Order: sequence, then structure tokens, then C-alpha cells
Amino acid sequence: MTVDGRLARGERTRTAVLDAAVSLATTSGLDGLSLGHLADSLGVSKSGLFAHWRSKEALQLATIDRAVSQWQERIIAPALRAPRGVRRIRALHEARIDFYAARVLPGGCFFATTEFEFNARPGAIRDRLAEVFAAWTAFLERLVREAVELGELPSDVDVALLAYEIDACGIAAAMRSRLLDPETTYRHARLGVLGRLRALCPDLTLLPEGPS
Amino acid sequence: MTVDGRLARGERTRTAVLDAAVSLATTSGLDGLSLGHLADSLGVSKSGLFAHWRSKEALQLATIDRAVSQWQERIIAPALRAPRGVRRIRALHEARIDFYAARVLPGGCFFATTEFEFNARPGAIRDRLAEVFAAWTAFLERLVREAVELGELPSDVDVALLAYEIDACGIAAAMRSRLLDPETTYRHARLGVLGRLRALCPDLTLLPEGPS
DNA sequence: TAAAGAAGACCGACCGGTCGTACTTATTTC
DNA sequence: GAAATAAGTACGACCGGTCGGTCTTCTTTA
Repeated sequence: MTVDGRLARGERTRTAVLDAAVSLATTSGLDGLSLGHLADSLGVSKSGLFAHWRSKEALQLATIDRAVSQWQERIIAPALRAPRGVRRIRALHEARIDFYAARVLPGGCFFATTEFEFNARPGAIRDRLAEVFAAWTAFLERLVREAVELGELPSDVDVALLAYEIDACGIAAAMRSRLLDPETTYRHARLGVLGRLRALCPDLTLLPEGPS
Repeated sequence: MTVDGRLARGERTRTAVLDAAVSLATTSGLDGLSLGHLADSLGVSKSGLFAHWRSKEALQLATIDRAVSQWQERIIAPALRAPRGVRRIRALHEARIDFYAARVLPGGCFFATTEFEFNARPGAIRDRLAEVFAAWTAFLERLVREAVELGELPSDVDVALLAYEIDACGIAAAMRSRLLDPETTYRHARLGVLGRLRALCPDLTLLPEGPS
């Protein structure tokens, strides 16, 4: 964005390219992503992509950043509208499962797909993914810690462990929903976190059962 | 195997190829796996591979089956030596985390990597992976059901949900351990399942804390 | 008319796959 | 028992196609 709010030259184009790249990468992988196919899907020429990014790797890194923006808009922002504490934790998880269930991306989850693709391949992409994952984990743990500080969760709860368990339910949902029955998977993912929170939270009125 | 126990002609070779393919696929992906690199890593010629498998896809399917065999030998068989019930469930999960922690495969988990790679790509490979995943889920649920029937878990426990939560802890470990701190990840994965079982099992002597 | 950007031909590298050929091994035949 | 046969295995050379990336050309627009 420029200071007056208009899009910088070509920024609209870049965003459109990156949105398509995020979507395609969930099925073909970020590395299997073909620049020719990407250009064709947008009706532009392949060489034109190199006017915006100097190499495929530069485009891949920009694609990760774009996926982060989408994640913040679609999952984090809605959750932050819920009140702090266990309700916000649940809202975050529900928004995540809703995102998977809405089939926004054909491959389900950009980060899960990409992180498994690159977790054993040293390089700039892996490093960037590790940063993103670390930030996501820290955010989850912050939400859990806030719930503890509000007294909605016991003070002796293992913050990092609970955050791990919540994230695990989401990761598993991303994987299973494309190979096994999706509805059952989403139900398990939602009930897993809800049950975990209800087992720990003294005030069950904060966590009604059924659809959130 | 032939009737007298000797390996059939070339079966040793095939197994060696598939073992290398399983390992390489955890870093490059099952699709990104290059037959040229695979052949080079074994000191054989690429064209020789086509004497054993008619196409790359046939080799990929055989690679999946080989990974299943490894999984049965390394994770399922040891767990079946533990007594039925919650101890067997825990033993299975511990064997899985041990397998990841031992860095047997450079990419951590063949199935997690491959399932995320193919979960949005219709075809024979995706179908085979779905079968394997369904069988694994059924096995996990069977172990949970056995624990219920033995009275080690309450009769009103949601078998499928508990199996989901256990598997989720394992899946998340495979992903996080290559991007975040491995030791912390493995500890969370182990404690997550242990805590889940201890919260449900009336007889805590079956589930001692600390290293199993 | 000058500057800019997109288009598309083109490059070397690598991909999966084929082919003809030579070597190895087990079975058959004399 | 030796020779001949047949099948299985491995090899290097090579094919068409696709990849990421470059470069020249052409169109557009101010």
C-alpha cells in the first residue's frame, strides 16, 4: 500500500498471483508448483512473473507471506473478536475448522501441506516456515496463558502442552478430512478441543456444548 | 519368499530399492522422488528400475506398501507385545514417537508427508493412502475398544474421538519436530496421550508417569 | 516519440520412459 | 556331467516433454 491508500503499481496483480499460488500450492505442493501453470491459470505469460519476482524461490517466499495474511484475516481476526480466555481459544479453533470445512483451499491447509513438504529440506523456505510456525505456536500459547491469568483455566495447567494438544487437533483435521470422512473428522476436531477445555475450565457456562 | 525360505530372485534388490525410496520420499516427496537419484543412491542404473516396476506409479505404490511393512515391524509389532488395554495403547504411541525421535527417516514420517502431498490429488496413490489411513484408524479404535471392554476405560468413552486425539498427538509430533525444538515436541506428544489416558483410566497403576 | 511492460520464442537441465544389448542364473537336453 | 536354452537382470544411449529462467520483439500509452 502507498501512503494515499491506492495500490502501488502492480500490487493488485501481485496479490492475485499470490492468491492463485497459495491455492495451487495446496494441491501440487509449493515446490511442485509450476510457474507455467500458475501463469496460465491467470491468463498471463510465464515470463511476466519474473518482472515481479526475481526467481521461483522469491515467489515461493512471497506466497508463504500471502498465506500468512489470509490466515490472519480468516482465522485470527475473527477469533480476536471473541472475549479473551477460553472462549477466544475455542473461537480460534472453530474458525480454523470452519476454514477447512469451507474448502477455501483445495488442499485444505497451505501450511500443513507446505511444512511437511519442506521440513527436511534446509533452505530459505524451510527457515521461513519455521518462523511462521514458531509465531503461530507462540500466539496459541499466549491465548492459553491469558485464559490462565483470567482464572478460566487452573494456574497449574501446562500452557505449552495444552497449546500443543489444541494445535494437534487442527493439524490432524487438515490431514484426515481429505482422506477419511470429512464430517466425522471435523466433529472430532471440534469435540477434541471443546472436551479438553471443558475438562479444565471451572466455569462451564463459558463453553456451551453444540455448535459454537 | 519361496517355499524353502530363500528370497526369490531379485526380491532382495527390490526391497533395498523400496527402502531407499521410502527414505528419499520423506524428504523429496513421493512425487518429487527422482528415479535417477534413487538409482544413483543405490549405484544402479535408472533403466534397471523398470525391469522391476512397469512405471513410476507402480514403484510409488510398492513404496507405500514397503512403508506399511516397516511401520508394522517398528511400531505395531512392539506394541502388540504389551498387554491389551491402555498399556498397549500407550506402548503403540510411545513406539511411534520413539520411531520419530530415532530419526530413522530423514523426513520424520513417510505417511504424514505423503498423505499431505496427495490428499488433494485423485488417483491410485491417493486411494491407496486412504486405505492405509483407514486401516490405521480402525486399528487404533480397536485398541481403544479393547481397553473399554477390559474395564480399563469407562464404557461411555467416545472410542473414535479418543483414537482421533491420540493419532493427532502423533501427527503433530511428526510435523513440529522438524521445525521446532524436537525434544519439547516429543515430550508434549508423549504427555498429551499419557495425560489423556490417565484422566480416563480408573487404575492409574497401569499408567506410571515418566519414561515408559 | 520514448519509455515500459507483456508476450512468446528459446535455452540448458532434468524428468519419466523405451530400446537394444550384454551378463547371470536356473532349467532343460543330450 | 556338460552343453544348450531360456528367462531374469542390468546397462548406456536416447526419446519427447516439462521445468525454471533468459532474451528479443512487439504493443501500449503517455
